[in-house]
Amino acid sequence: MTRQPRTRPTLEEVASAAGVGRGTASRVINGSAKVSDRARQAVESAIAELGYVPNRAARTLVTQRTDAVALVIAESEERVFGEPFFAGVVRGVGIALSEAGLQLVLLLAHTAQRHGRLDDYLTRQHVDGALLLSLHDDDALPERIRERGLPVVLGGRATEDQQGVYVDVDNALGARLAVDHLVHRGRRRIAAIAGPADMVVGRTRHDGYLAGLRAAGLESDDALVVRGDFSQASGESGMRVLLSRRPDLDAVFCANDLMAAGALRVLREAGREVPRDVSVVGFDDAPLAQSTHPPLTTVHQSPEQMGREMVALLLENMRHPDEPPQPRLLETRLVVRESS
Amino acid sequence: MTRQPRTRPTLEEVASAAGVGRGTASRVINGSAKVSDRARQAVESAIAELGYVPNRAARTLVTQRTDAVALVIAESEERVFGEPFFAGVVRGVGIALSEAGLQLVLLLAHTAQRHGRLDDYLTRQHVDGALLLSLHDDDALPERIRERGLPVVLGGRATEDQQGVYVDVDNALGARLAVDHLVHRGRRRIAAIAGPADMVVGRTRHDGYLAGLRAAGLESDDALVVRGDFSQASGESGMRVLLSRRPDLDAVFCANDLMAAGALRVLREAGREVPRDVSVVGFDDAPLAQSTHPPLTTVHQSPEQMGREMVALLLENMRHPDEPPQPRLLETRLVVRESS
DNA sequence: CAGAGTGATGGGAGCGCTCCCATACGCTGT
DNA sequence: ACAGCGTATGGGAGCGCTCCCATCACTCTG
Repeated sequence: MTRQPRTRPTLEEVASAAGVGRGTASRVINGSAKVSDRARQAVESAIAELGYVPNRAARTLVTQRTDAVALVIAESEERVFGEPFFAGVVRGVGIALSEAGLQLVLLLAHTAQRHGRLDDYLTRQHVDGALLLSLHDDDALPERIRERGLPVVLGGRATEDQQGVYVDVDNALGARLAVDHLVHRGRRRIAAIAGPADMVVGRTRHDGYLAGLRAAGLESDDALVVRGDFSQASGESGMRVLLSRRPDLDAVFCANDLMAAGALRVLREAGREVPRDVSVVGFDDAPLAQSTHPPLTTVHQSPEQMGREMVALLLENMRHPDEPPQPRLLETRLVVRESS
Repeated sequence: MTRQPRTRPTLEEVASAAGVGRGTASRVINGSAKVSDRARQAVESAIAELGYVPNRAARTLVTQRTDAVALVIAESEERVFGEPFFAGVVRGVGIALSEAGLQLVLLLAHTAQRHGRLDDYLTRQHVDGALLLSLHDDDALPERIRERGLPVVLGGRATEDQQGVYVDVDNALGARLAVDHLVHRGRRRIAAIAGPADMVVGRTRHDGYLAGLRAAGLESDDALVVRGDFSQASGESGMRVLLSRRPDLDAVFCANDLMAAGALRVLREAGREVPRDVSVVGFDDAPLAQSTHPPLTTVHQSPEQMGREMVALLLENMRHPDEPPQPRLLETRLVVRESS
């Protein structure tokens, strides 16, 4: 191990050490073009010997590429770091990018002020593309970024009629699976603790629930539906409301696992046995679904896969900027545990 | 708003639009040196008009600075995203860096493979400095990075006799505060659910506990001490062990809030009333400390402040590479709620 | 009024790389 | 043996910026 010299070797030095020209050395490093075996080997051993590492700034300056991609999560640190979903996506994105030799830059931007900086950052030719996660209905960010000519892929649609490139979970179908399962279990009075009406996930999962009822020939009943905000507390209070309105309910579909956990707790307190008296199904297959009492039947989605797919679409879009790739809807599947 | 031209304006263009030379324009942008008011204003309005943004790659190429700093968290995505502590640090770091005009690059590196990439990344002149968080005892990463001449600041010491620049919470003193408080409340048989013995936080908090007992003239008793792994489950099982060994205990100091939450739960199940029969104190002042039953008395630390301090030390170290700044120990304070 | 200083200014040099063109080299075919 | 072609090769140009030096226009002093 030679001590690193204070100044890193340059391409020029590598080339002369290998007895070739700068051009040839560059060709070897970039793998491309025709280079004789002799030259290639000479350059490669010179690189190894000198411990040469290309200067990224110099390369970026001429190629106009940065080999970095931003993952923007439009939430506060608290939410991002509290939600296992994000962990999965980040991991998926991280893995896929590193396979492609790209660098991940993670940006959290919730406040408006940060949003400004963000715009700036994304424009300043720091990244070759952007992945956006958890946008809110009214967010014009993707539009602005796209205008500046930067490829963008969204994770989760911001609106139903989303244009642009996105990856989303097939929430409607997932919810449908859950309801079908409950019907199959012989349940007839299937309640729902839905998500917020101003979020697409909330709406599409609810649509799936309604579709499931319809398919089974069951009537939907407003008394059987409450809305929560995806928090455990809202699941608890929602469940209490449902029990008071319709004590005869025999199943509950919850738009996420956290609310389902709350529902389970209230049901237990109310003396209803799960699943004997009431079946409960959640959505997400979050880690906590395995540690509820009883373990929760839930619709599985894979945030990690979402991350990977987002990267795949982004890469495609970066390669062919003119023909943006088709959006992807990810499959879900039902994981049956003991709550149904 | 003029439509962005396909190619961004260069300094040269700004200069000629302002009727000055390239050098003067550069001086204005970098705020430095003597520039006449007339020139400054001309350049500034040209910048505004053309929507000029400096090309970072070009600047980096010549200055050898990147204006970016890496925050390396040596944990899996799951742990990072499950621990509110990290959220706080990330926020603190983010705020402090953005105030300094530096870019934050967040790197998660737990696997060895990723570690290799990381080395590579940090060496490749991508960042001007590195902040390392949550290192494990045997990690040689800081050493390797420092060797390559990159300023490094650690968050939390990896070993007691840590050399180098670090910011840490004064865990020993914090634990001491907790025990003093319990003593003050008249408690005499003060148990401890300690953290893992192979982590510095675990050890130093335990040292503080022992020091507190000593100061109060109480004997330490191994039967009053169990070790957990900072998880809620380990707090529960630890509490059960303690109750079986020493049913007469009248207080428990837990090395973090999560274990304290577990202890509270077990105590309730065992019919002990908190704080009448047993006082409980945690450590961290995590959000959950406010929602336990009863709300948890705990030692407050500020991850956000830790993040800020880390940045401050790094900046100092970057400015004066020869005289590394003194490590910082952050204060803690006791937050008294209803569990004691 | 000349000489010395002071401060703003313009622009050359060069950071390390990729791109590309001109060149040299090695073949083949006649 | 030589034209003709294809292919590996060397190196100039230039990416956009900062650094620095020479220059110029003034002002101040003796």
